[in-house]
Amino acid sequence: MCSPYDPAQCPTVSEMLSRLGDKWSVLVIMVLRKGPQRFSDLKRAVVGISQRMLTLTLRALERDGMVKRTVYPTVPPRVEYELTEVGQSFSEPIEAVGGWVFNNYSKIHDARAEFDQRTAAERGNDKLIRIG
Amino acid sequence: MCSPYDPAQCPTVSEMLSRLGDKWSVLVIMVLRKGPQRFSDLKRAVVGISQRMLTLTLRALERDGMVKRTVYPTVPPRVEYELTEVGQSFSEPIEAVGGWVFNNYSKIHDARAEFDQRTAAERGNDKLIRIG
DNA sequence: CTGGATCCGATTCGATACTG
DNA sequence: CAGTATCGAATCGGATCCAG
Repeated sequence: MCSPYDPAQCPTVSEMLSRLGDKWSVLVIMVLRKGPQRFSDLKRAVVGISQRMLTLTLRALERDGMVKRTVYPTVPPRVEYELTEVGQSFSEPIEAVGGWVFNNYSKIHDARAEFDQRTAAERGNDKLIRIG
Repeated sequence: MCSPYDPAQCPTVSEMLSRLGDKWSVLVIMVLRKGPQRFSDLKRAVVGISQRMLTLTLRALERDGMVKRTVYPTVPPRVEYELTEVGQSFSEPIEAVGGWVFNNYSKIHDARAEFDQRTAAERGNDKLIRIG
């Protein structure tokens, strides 16, 4: 445990934060908030994820104790994933982040457009200077 | 704007969430919550970040309108980074995530240890079966 | 249906050297 | 001090094929 509270100074915390930012974990967790889901359901719900990445993401979340994997020995096999208690708990702050982005991404979009415009103009000036 | 609220279905929201998980953004934001910081301060505060990654991360955050960059034309140069209003706002849910991890990472650590133990045992059994 | 295994290009990232 | 430029190693990640 690092003390005082300073995530950027605490290797373990920073490592975990970075792992959670592996592009898919957050999305998978948010989908699992709706309830237990089968593998193929998740694949459909998380747009753009490949089978490989879904498998790897679920394994990592399972390893971290966020997700419980249940295999029903039927044929064809049926596997369900659900958030554990810890995963539920963690999903709440995650949901808050997702909600913020959802409510504010037009601001981000605008900021990007302006930034790109500005930097493009600067590059343009550079070019004029270089050529002239 | 995607509707209903379903980040995993909304390309823009999911893209932003994934970008925020680029390993360093969250940590930089949390450090900047303490107030304006110079480049070298940030480099020192975010343990393990390389100069290159700090530069890239700050550029991305600036582009997203999360961070304001101020250059003081002194010599040697002095550049300060601070959260914008939007960045401040965003940093609040981020802080919640960081706080959760900080308070719960022993659980994650334990879950990992158990998972690794279990899978190691399974691999061991597999090996026994294969050899025998 | 639920993955594991492999190939292989794309991307990331750290290290290093250099600049105003 | 605060970057930029470049390069090679490592990792990521999609596509594909195969199996229980």
